[in-house]
Amino acid sequence: MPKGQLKGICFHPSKETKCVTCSLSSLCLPISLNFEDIDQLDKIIKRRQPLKKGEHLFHQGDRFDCVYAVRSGSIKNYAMTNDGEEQITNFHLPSELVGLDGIDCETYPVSAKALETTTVCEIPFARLEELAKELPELRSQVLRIMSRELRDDKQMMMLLSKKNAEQRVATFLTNLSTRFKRRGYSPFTFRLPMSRNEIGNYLGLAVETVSRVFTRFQNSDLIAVNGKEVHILNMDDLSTLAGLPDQEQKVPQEAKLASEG
Amino acid sequence: MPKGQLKGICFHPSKETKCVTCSLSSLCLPISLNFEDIDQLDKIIKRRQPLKKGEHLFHQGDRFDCVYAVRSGSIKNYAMTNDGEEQITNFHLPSELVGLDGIDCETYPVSAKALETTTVCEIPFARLEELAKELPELRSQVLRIMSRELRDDKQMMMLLSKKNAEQRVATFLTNLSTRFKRRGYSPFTFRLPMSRNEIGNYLGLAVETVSRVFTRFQNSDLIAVNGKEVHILNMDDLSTLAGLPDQEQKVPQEAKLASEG
DNA sequence: TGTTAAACCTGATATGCATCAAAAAAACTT
DNA sequence: AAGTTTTTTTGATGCATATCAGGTTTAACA
Repeated sequence: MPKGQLKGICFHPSKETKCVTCSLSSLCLPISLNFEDIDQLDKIIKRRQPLKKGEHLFHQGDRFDCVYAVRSGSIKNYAMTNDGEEQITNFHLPSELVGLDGIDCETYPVSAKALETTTVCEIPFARLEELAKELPELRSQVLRIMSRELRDDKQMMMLLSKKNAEQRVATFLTNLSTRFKRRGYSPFTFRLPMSRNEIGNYLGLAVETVSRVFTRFQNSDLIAVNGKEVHILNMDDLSTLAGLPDQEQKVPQEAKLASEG
Repeated sequence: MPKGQLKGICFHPSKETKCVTCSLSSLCLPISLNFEDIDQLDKIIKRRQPLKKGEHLFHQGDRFDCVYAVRSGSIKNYAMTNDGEEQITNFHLPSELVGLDGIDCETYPVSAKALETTTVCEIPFARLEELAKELPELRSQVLRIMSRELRDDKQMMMLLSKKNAEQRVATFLTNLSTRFKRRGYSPFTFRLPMSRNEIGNYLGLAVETVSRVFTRFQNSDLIAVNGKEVHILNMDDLSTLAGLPDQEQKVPQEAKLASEG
């Protein structure tokens, strides 16, 4: 058993977590790797001290050298527009990779900031590429993850160019719900890690509009909101509003693995 | 010389083009590959019959098996929204790769259609992955291309969520201009391969709005338009309107190669 | 624990762009 | 070349959402 290979670092509980024992491994980079391969991946990963709310993982313009997997908490990506305004480009939940859009850059094209207390796994990109030489499965997993992000981005573009305020917020909520569910949390009851302001910024809406839509959804018994606590009361109608067909398609790599295994 | 290896297919002139002799190779997949490696890549690539305007390269839902490099002409990617409306997610010019967002799917998530007579290089993805085992440079080039597309998508998201109609059209025009320039065409005079309708669809605007902005730009001597022919008369002001800093950053892989070579 | 700041909500007003309508121009068709 | 369709342009109107302004609640922090 791989855990037997650990030597004398058990007095640092936060440091001893390994990919093999991580509950997120089936969603994260190690998908479809065997035990030995995961172990190799493990060796290049550093577990960093938790980030406190508001702390940066990296700043736009910092030298690119690592990608990060969120272990707990959440991260927002944002850039500064020419007129000094913040523009949020992504929210990242546990198991998701941060920093992939900097791969062909000298520097990170966006900043990454913790929305709450957050722990991440740091993956030096040069070493990941090294390791990918040996591990074809790791290689395709990186491609798959990036491809998925490309598809998510196109979905976001559709949201921004075709959907109205209610559809945007509904899409946002059902999307979060799906992601929480896949991570083992309730899809019906969760806490928003971001402010209304950040939701609006991300969805291309004014804060006031987000707030109003929340109220309207609450009045029509789609959801119950208390601050950042959200209960989804009528998932069907919310999904319909969001435009389900675009929303959450089958997760291909998981489906594939299941049918092939 | 690689060309000597050809056997009896010289009576199909369009088939004999190879990556080594292709003028686009410095922008396309072969970047940073040496001659022998390019030759290997070449062997897995099929040159297809030209597509006529309106013909499909693939349809949303078709089995994913190839990515394509545009050789001449142009391609649009589009998906159908839940209410049956078309949503254009991308335009592709020569040297650009089409289909990367299907890598982790069984099927293509969007359709690809020729905007004009268009030739493409067909790259079976399974064979590309095979070859990538041997060629680290090819591997990182695929990653770089995908990473760049991720960044472009984030830019598009910013455009859609923060820019007004004039800024969107200005961004669109300067972006096209830059891409034409890099391909050896004039950055100031070019022919739009897409209709006003398609521009509007892509930019999240009504056709009428696109038309009006074109007229306004013409009245303020930023551009001169005649149907699909565009002349950029005042690139500085147009770029300023577009929000230059976001617009076109340095091209990292080219800069890197130059400084390392 | 009290004080201050930040986040959130609600209403009133303004506006940029969509929509509707229709003419003009361009692009196909035969 | 004449007729037909499609694309583009222009004008008039309406609406969804931004913006402005105020009050309220929640969180931060000393």
